[in-house]
Amino acid sequence: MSSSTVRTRFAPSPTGYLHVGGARTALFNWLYARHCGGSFVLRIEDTDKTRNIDDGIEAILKGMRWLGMEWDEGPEIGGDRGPYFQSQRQDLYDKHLETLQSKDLVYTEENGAVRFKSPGKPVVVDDQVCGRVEFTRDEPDMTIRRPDGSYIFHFVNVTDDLEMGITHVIRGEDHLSNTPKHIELFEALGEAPPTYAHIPLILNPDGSKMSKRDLGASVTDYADKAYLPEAVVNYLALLGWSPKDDTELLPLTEIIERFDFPGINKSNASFDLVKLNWVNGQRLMALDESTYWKHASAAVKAADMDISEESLRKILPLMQTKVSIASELPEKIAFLQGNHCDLDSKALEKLAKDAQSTDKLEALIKAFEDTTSWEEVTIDAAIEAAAGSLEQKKGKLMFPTRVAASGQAGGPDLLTVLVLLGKERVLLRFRELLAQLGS
RNA sequence: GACCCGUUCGUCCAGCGGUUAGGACUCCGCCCUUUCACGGCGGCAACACGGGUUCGAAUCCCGUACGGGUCGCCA
Repeated sequence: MSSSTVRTRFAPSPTGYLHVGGARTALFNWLYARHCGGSFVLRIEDTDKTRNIDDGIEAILKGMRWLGMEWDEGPEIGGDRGPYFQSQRQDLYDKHLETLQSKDLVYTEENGAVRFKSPGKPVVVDDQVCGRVEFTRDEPDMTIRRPDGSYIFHFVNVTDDLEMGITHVIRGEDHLSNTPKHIELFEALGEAPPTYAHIPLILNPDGSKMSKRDLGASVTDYADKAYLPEAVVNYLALLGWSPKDDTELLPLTEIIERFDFPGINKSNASFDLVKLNWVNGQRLMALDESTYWKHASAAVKAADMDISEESLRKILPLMQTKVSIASELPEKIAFLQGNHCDLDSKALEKLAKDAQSTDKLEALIKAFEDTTSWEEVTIDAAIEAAAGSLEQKKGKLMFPTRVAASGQAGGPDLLTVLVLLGKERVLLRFRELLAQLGS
């Protein structure tokens, strides 16, 4: 069994932050390894020193860990097929180059660059996603080593996959056309190539290829914006893979259990932030009380707000079904701070359209002034009384009350809000709104 | 330009010869709710085009168009 154990890898180059395309590729490799009970290897392809950035490696490791994709072998973990940085594997590359030299399969140019002699025969790629694809080989011989002695991607990639015992190469479809080269190299080295699976690419909403600089491209951004990693993973898994029934919200264990090549489709997909937000909202709602509190309070603390712990304990739980990302929280509960609150322009507009708005606000003010205590029941009774004095249904007063108290058209339970605000602040805000409507 | 891959609602997926072409997001309506959400119900909306094959094609074949990719001493 050990000889057939699945080994997959993710091999990013540290040229920027981990982006969603790379994360999705990593995820598919990780999922497949976990699905099969195999190993997932992380290898850093840092052969091009000019393109590496200082904290590129750190950003990748951090992003991977945030998403929950722990690697079995690789940086900071080790393993017996290391080192896991290409910059430290020069000896291995030299060794394999010697193999090719001994077989007379390479030649050196005047400037010292080394090229591989392509057999020139058609190569068939039997891809797990794309099916059988045949390529004729009439391209120029590929360079595998630069004049300065450093090696080129195709060669190191193949050498490493071979040395690391990678059994399944799952990568972006942009590599499909490179695969014949890789297969030629494997064969030249006397080894059988791994199984390939080329997965569709992730595109921008406008159909262009998503790259590092595009909106929503950096995994770090999602971490910073307090997305739930499991939601991002869930969404990413669904981009190009389907469990085939109509399930969309899947726990990670189920994704692992059901993930397999037949479920991967062939066409590119555009990244839809709105749907990611929905997935996040669904998972946020599904969180148990204490886990939700952890995320919600962290998001609020990060915003450095002037709201008491006691108030947060009351208001935050009410917000669980009202935001899709925890980072939306600070803005939504900002009205609890200070005496005044900003008025949402649309809410104000809607209020201004109702000719009775001022009457309603005046009646409410009077009813609130008459209250002897400020609790949910008494406030509720006051609103009821105001409604009665206007011969209106209580429901008709809720919107004006909400806008006056919070400045917003929607939000958490109104009575809770009014209690938290306190009678003084509520009356102050009602009078302010009344004055504004009058002008 | 050559070669390769792809093409089902605006978007993500289902469909793998016979379906009123299904689900999800978004948007709109209704219900629930004292309000706001959640939830429920309903609606709008798609098989790129042209030829075949077949009794029958979204499904198979061939072309065209469009999109993407590769052809680096980038990875």
